[in-house]
This record gives sequence, C-alpha cells and structure tokens, in this order.
Amino acid sequence: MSRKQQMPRPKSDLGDDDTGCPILHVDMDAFYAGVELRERPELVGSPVIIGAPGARGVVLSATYEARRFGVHSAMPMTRARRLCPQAVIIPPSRGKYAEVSRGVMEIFHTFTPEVEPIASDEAFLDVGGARKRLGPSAAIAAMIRERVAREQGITCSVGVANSKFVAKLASQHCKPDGLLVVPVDKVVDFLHPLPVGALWGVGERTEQSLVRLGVRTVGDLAAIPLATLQHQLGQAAGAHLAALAWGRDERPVTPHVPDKSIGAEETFATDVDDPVKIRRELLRLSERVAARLREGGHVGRTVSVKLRRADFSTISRSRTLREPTDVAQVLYATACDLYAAAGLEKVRLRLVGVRVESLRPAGETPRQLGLGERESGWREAEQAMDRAARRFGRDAVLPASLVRPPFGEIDP
DNA sequence: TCTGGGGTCCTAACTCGG
DNA sequence: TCTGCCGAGTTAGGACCC
Repeated sequence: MSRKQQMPRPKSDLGDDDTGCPILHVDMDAFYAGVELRERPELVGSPVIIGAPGARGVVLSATYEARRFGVHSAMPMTRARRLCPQAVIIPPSRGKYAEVSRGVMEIFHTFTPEVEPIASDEAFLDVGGARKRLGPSAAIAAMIRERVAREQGITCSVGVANSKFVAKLASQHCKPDGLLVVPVDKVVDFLHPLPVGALWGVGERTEQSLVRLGVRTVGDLAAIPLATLQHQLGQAAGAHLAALAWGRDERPVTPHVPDKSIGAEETFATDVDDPVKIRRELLRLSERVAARLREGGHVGRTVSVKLRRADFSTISRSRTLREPTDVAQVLYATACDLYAAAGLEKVRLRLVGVRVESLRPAGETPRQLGLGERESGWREAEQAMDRAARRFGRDAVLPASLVRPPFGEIDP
C-alpha cells in the first residue's frame, strides 16, 4: 500500500543471480482491493476504490484500473471520486483484512522463522537459513507467490536482494504481480537511475530540499558530499541517505520488534468546539488505548494528546507520569489536563488523539499503590470490563458518559 | 484539492542535577 | 554561593512510513 507513485518497469539487464541475496520483501498488490475482489469477482478489471464514503475519508487502496486515473492511497475520497467517477467505492472491512494478513504471515512462517512484518500487507523475510532446504532465494520467492495466490486468492510482488532496503525497492519496481532479483554486483546500477523520492525516508519535503540542491536521482545523491547532505537534512538523515544511495543497509530482519507506543485518534465528521464533547471523545479514546495496552500486556509512562484545529494545524502536549499505567481513568484525567493546558477549549477542532509512549511489559513493572489508593480500584474495574467485552462484545460495558441516550432523549 | 489512523524516528529547546 | 559545563530526560513538533 505504498503511497509512492508506481516506478517505471525494471531494467531487464540486471540478470537473475541471487547469490548473496537472502533478503525478500513481499508486498501484496493493492491489498485491501485484492481482498474485496475475491468476494466480488465481477469487479475484476474495473476501477475499485476502498475508502470510507464519508466526507472526510481518504483512499485506503485502489485497483490498478483506478490508479490509471491518478487515484492513489491517502488521496481524499472527494478528489478520487472526481478523478474516477465510474469507480466502485467499497467501505473498508478491517477485520477481514486482518484475517487475510494473518493467513499470509502464516504462509511466510512455513518458509522461515525470520519474518519481520512491517504492515498488514508486507514483510521482510531472511531466507538465508532456508536455502539449503528449499533452494535459491528466487525459487523460494516464486513458491511464496504461488502459495499466496493459491491459498489466499490475492497476488503479491517480491523483491530479492542483499539488503532490506534494496529488496523493498525491487518489490515496488516489479509491481504488480512480479518478482525481481537485484544481484549484488548490480545494486548500484539498479539504484542510481531511480528518482531520489524512491528512497525509503525521502518524502515530499525531503525531496523538495534535495531538488534545491540539484539532486534528482539516487546517483545525484550519491555524488554530493556527506557534509552538504547532513547540513541540509540533519546528521542522522543525511548519513542514512548517503549510505542508502550506495546500497549500504546493514539492518537485519528482526522478527519481534516491540511496540513503542499505542494510540488512537478520531477525526470528527464536523469540527467541534464544545469542550464537553471533546472531553467525551478523550474518554472514548482513553478507554480504547487502555484496553489495547492491557490486551498487549503493556503499561506506559508518557501520555500525549494530539489536537488538530479546523485549519489543520496540529499541536501535541505530553506528560510523563510518575508510574506507568494501563488504566483508562488515569489516561483520561491526564489527557483532560493536557487539553485544558493547551488553551484550545474555545477553538474548533477537527481531530483529537490520545497516545501512550515509553511502553514496557506490565509484568515487569511492580505497581506502587498511591497514598490512600485501594488495591481494588479502576484497574480491577477495567479488567472486569475487558472480560465482559470479550464475552458480550466491545460496547457491552461503557462508562456512563459514553452511553448513547435512548432515542428521543437529549444527549447531556 | 483538502487532507484517516496507526505508528516510528529525529531534532531542537528546555530543565535539572552533578 | 555563584557560574559554567555536560549529560540525561522531557517536551513539542515535524517528516515519514503503510
């Protein structure tokens, strides 16, 4: 589901020598759209857009037929509909995509335990250890493509290279439904003609900065002095991109990357300036985040709120607590304090968000009771809510202020 | 044209304690 | 007691990814 524009077709003279290329990047083609088309085969070959039909939605996925009209992920739905009025719009069903994603990841694990998921629709695989058993990397890539298509009914593209970064570029390069090997001695030939925006970490802003330096291709980037790059982009980003431009990327495939933060945010259907409604939303988001913290066995110490004004300018405010928590009431109280301290109580907002950072495993964090705090308090109440939610559904137990009034009554 | 929601990482400014 | 330096931690914002 990359937002970057489709790259030109690959150079055909790279060859297929996969010696020294243990890294695979597997990327589903137009994943959400592909999943929907399994159930609506009559739409195969038609422009289809997956996205919420509301006024403020964006495109989550689009078939290649829709992309020909300029539609791409993250584009506002209003614009997508203008560009391609004949497209069939399908609202997203995230549960369904999560299920297919699990199935695909299971297929990957039958080839190697070294699987690093980076999104629901893509992953890196290190097949270095599997080659003795299953054959060369390119052959493994072909088997994976065949099994994903046969067992899940969707197509994917696979890049094969000696590093994660080059494998990822390779998979983008051969989309859709392709396989591309970038041999070790052809990495620079492959990289240098590419537009600099193709690099991982070069978005719109960075690309503009680089174009001001006269850098348009990866080859241009490779040619400019490191100091100039670091002056323009900062120490870390400059050094990182300079290395990538020469195909240097030492990052290993890491199967278990721990969560660093968990958050939730919501864009209102229309902008809101009523502090009561804003606080109710902060409560809803705090409940959601706390439930996910408990589900994942995390506690977190830093609580931040995100507030986006009607003009799209965004501020965030954060506070680090004395003790880490997974209790919604603690998150909510902190979020309300931060909202009040931001001085936006009379300002029209389009989005609010709550996030918890500095996560650690709940089991490793002995809890200190505060002065006068009862052993059985909010945490126990919320754990009971978790149990009820597992049994009766997510909305079975809610804080009173989140319960919708019966039809005809006034919402307090 | 009008911009979701889930994240990660980096940088700069600031505070605080040694 | 005051001042300067340094490093660690916190906070805010921004860019980027899918």
